Amino acid sequence: MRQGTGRRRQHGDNGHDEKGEGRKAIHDRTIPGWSYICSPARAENGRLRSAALVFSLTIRFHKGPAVPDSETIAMRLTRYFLPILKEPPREAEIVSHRLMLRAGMMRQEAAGIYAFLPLGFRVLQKICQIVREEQNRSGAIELLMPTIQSAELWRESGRYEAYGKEMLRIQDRHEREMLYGPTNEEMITEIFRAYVRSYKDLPLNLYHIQWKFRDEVRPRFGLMRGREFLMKDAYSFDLDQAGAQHSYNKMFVAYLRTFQRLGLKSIPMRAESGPIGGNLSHEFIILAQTGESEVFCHKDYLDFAVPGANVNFDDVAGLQATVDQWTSQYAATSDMHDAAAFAKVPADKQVSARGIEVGHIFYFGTKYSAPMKAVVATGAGGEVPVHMGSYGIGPSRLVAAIIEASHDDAGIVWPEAVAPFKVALLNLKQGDAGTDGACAQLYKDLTAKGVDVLYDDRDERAGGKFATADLIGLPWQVMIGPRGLAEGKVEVKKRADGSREMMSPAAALDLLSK
RNA sequence: CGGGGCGUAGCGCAGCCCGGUAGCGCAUCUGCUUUGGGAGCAGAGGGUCGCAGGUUCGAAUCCUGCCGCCCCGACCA
Repeated sequence: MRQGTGRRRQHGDNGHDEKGEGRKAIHDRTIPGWSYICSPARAENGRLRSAALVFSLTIRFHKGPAVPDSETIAMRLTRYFLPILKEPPREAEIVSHRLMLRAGMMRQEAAGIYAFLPLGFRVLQKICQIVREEQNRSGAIELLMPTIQSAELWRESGRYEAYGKEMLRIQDRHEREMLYGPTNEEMITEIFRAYVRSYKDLPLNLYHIQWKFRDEVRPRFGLMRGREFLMKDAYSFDLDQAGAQHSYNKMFVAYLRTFQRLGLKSIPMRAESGPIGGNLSHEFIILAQTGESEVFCHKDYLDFAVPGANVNFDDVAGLQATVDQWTSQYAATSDMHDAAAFAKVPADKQVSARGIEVGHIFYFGTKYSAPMKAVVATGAGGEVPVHMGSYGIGPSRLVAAIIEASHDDAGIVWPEAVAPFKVALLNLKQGDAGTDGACAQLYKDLTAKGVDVLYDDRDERAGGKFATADLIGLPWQVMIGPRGLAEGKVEVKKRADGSREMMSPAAALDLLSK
């Protein structure tokens, strides 16, 4: 995994070798949360006995700001690990759960606990990367906190007793009370107070992408409502409420951008206000026919503009204007629904649909900073507890949510931004010199252009390859068979609308490498 | 946590009521024929029937206990 050039040569076909400079990218490759890779250094000193490291994990940090996803992955299906199922296991009820199992994306290991198989993992990585880029763009700073926390920390905020059975409580060998973190407000507050003393260090927004555990009474719907789930949680620190409002607005805008980039239409909906009151709490809902809850909103939300990549996050008035627009009309989930208020929306503007919560942001003032004494010196002398907010996005849930929002009878229809591969290359007559040669050439050419391509080189009939390609939902399918090749053409199909076109391999290469 | 249901081959299921040492489809392996929307024929491998007790000459089947999983509800990212 490190520098073994000999080893890399063996894997010559996965495309890493095609590009010399790809090596560094792989090395620094961001892996959401962490990677289970035991580094030589770790193995040698071997004395790390921290309870959090019982699995000999090495945590590799991702360096610096957004890493463009430039790593090209090409793969031959015969060498990949893609356990497709014709029939989904009986327990899978909702469409995303069924499709994820059928497409070999994940496997259930216990109730509400899943392993991500390679295809699913790639989607999760892509989602995390987009989330990360937009967090960074807004000025938030990534760190990584542990999954295991001490009960002591939670006693300070009073939540150890208050949290209830959803919190997984565990004991280490010294019978110290620990817990598997369901969230990290206490820990981030502890980190903040340890180092930050002055208003001059504010504002500050720290986030991480880490696994959480909530011992739901009844986990269900596959990844949508698992017990273990990956979460991006950001925490903002400001001197006062006005500052906190701006921090909130930054995240609000970052969320609009994040979900748009993921290929989703998201609508911020008023959520239950925090202990401070006001209206600084929103759930971000994406619309999906099979969504978990009923939502009601004004039709204009579907056409509001999402700020571009050049949005100025330091423009206080500008961000406020954006947030004002995006909160100007009626939008509520069923539990916050006010039928009378909704009735005032013009009939032709009323949208009632189903949705899935994929993000939640809120301001909670000094709820943790006051009891935990996270205070800073003000410019006027004296100290005040900082005003905080927290902002969550569930990348693992998003994998399922995107499928709920984007699928058809044949399978998944991935938005291009999160697709595990961009192109499925189907050799319709494996073993035929003509198709084999044409496929090999296009495979090589696409890889050289940096296009993620999954080459179905199995000795399967064409029908089986079509079905598999539709199921796993890659945005583009290139079908190469003797029929088209007789005229020097290949067929390119767009998964999203099923449209297909015969074209020369050169034209296909051009189209797909744009 | 209340209510319901299910654990038999990798997946989907039958067999259980009425006890006699396990079967079907798909998948997998071999061979031949096929080859543009999940092919056909022939053959093969694979299961301590969730676990533990009990009843019986004999238990997948009957009884008891436990474990796991799913669905509805309450709850939540």
